[in-house]
Amino acid sequence: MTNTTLKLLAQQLQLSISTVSRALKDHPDISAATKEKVHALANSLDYEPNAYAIQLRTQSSKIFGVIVPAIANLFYDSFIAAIEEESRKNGYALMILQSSNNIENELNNLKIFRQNRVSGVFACLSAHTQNLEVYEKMSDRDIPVVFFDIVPKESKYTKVRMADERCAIIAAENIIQRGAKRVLALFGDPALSISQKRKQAFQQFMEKYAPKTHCTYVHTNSSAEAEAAFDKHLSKAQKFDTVFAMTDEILIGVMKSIQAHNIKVPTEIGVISISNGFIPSLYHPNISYVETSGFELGKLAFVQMLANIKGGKTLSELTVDAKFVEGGSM
Amino acid sequence: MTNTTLKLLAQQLQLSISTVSRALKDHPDISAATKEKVHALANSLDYEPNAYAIQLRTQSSKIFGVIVPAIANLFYDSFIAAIEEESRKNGYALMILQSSNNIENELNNLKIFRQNRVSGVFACLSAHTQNLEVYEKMSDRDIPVVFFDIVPKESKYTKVRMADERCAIIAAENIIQRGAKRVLALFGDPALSISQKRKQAFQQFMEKYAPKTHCTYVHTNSSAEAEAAFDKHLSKAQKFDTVFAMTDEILIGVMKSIQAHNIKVPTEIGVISISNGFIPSLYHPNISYVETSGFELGKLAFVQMLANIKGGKTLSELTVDAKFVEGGSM
DNA sequence: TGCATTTTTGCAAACGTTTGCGATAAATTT
DNA sequence: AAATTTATCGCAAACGTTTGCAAAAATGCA
Repeated sequence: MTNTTLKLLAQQLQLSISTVSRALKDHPDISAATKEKVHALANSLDYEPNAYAIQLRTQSSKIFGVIVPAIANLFYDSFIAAIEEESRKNGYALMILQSSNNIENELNNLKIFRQNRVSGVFACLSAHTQNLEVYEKMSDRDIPVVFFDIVPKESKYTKVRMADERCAIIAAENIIQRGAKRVLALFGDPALSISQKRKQAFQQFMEKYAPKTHCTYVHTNSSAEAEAAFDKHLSKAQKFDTVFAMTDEILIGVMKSIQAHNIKVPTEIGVISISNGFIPSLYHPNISYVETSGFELGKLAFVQMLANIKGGKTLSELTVDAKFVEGGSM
Repeated sequence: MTNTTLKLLAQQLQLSISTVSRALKDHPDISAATKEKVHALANSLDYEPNAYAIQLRTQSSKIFGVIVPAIANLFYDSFIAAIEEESRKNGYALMILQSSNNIENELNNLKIFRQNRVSGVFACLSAHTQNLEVYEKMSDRDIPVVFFDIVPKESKYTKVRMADERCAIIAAENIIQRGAKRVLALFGDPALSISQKRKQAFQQFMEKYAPKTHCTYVHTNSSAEAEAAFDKHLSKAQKFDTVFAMTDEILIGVMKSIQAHNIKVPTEIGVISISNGFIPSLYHPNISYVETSGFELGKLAFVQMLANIKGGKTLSELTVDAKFVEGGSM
């Protein structure tokens, strides 16, 4: 079955294509009577404008590109959910591609975005991306890029991210308030700036406001590593009374060990993490955490994107604030 | 900066647009020398074909649409990850929209897909969609639809789903093998066919092969409900020795109660669920589960889609088989 | 050298829109 | 009644490709 086009409508109505086109979008030049007729036929024939023809003509696509390391991820999927929601409200659709933390994929994805002339892209750098040339290329094409979560350092880019330092500090505050004497603080891949920032902020804060508290810092790259690290420290003579997990992944490892050894939370050990809240809610008692909402970040990113499109360039780094969510683990 | 087009290349090379076009795609009509020159200039000028012009001309878009109830979901995100991966390999990109289980959204999303002339759509029905007219409209437009997970009943549609009955039966088998005497079986929303199928298959199997085993069947609509239901049954005189959770959501509720009451798994109670494996791996011991992989389902769906596009119509219902994954909870 | 082939290239239409501008008809003014 | 304005509408070009067909150039062969 052939799609109905403006031409078809025009023929059937004995009108010109331009008149039909204008009638359909309520152009003042067209009489009410004609509009009526056009709309009627368009409806009955199920006319639907060809987005490609429109984009070709207008040079604007109403599609945003999104690059994430992985869709199957508790943080990114809520981020995506947020911008999807906002996009739909604003008449945009989303094209989502995952980099799998692979630079080659990242390049390919950007290429697809360029070829589809997306109106903008939301990008989360893959873990070890150093060369930002490709993103420059987007700018050359006047395609705005809003970086999120894992963002470049240069200030010339538009970026939104979690308030990483704040998160770590809020966690530290609560740890101090608990009166912790010995804490085990677990962080992620030391190569990632997010790990560095959180660790540094945490450590500085602790040293300044609770110099007597004994802190041990460990970097781990996976749940399993975190579990092993926690296990190892468990067997030592000096027990920890508090554990801090920088990410969900780490928390998961820690909790497995805690369950395995049937350690009581919060009496035998206090637990606090940084999370969007889903994982902490799986345990009993719920784990107390500092909230970093992918959803909120998505909303913010979208605002930035729109500003970028409407008002030309808005270079800035926005962060979404964090708040402490009380579980029962402290 | 203006995008480089075929026309631009043609002008600079003193060639016709058609020659440039053909040269770029290695058409045998073009001499090697010309191809060389064209490619060289195209590279240096960073030529990238305009996908919209191509689609307009060729009437094929290289984009698939995907509708899921929610992206932020452990099952769907792995499904999406799978088709994204396959799509990229095959030169397709994905346009992902979420219905939020809202029929109006579902309609709007399909409209966007039609307007963008997607090459096909992967659709998961929103929970209470009854009217499939919209999907008929896609077929009228020769846009193949592959339904997944929550699929229509009619046999005329192409669909892939989990082997729901098999899943339930495998779970039942293992419960019997464990020598369970009293089991609490928790299922989801009774209005969903997936709940019905699993419950029915489970019940039939139990009654046939373990008539003496006492089974209690409960339907719950959320984690919290599942937790409450489990709590309630805990307080009764007759204790259960095995609990079966139909979904991750339910398992989460059950496990919270189990942790809260410090019940030992598997000695005091056996736990088994249907899942893609992520949630079961969060606990110690790992929960034994029947695997329903969104990833596998995605792969299968993609194969179906490709067959549909290439070879015309392939009406059929394919299911991805389930297998038991041993944790330590039985 | 002349003719038939083969190789290489260009012309032009088409895909479905949008939009500036001009044309026509109707309404208003003088 | 003529002149001017206003309300409607159509023409045609443009967006960047692809592709059937014709044209031109190069080659082969007798």
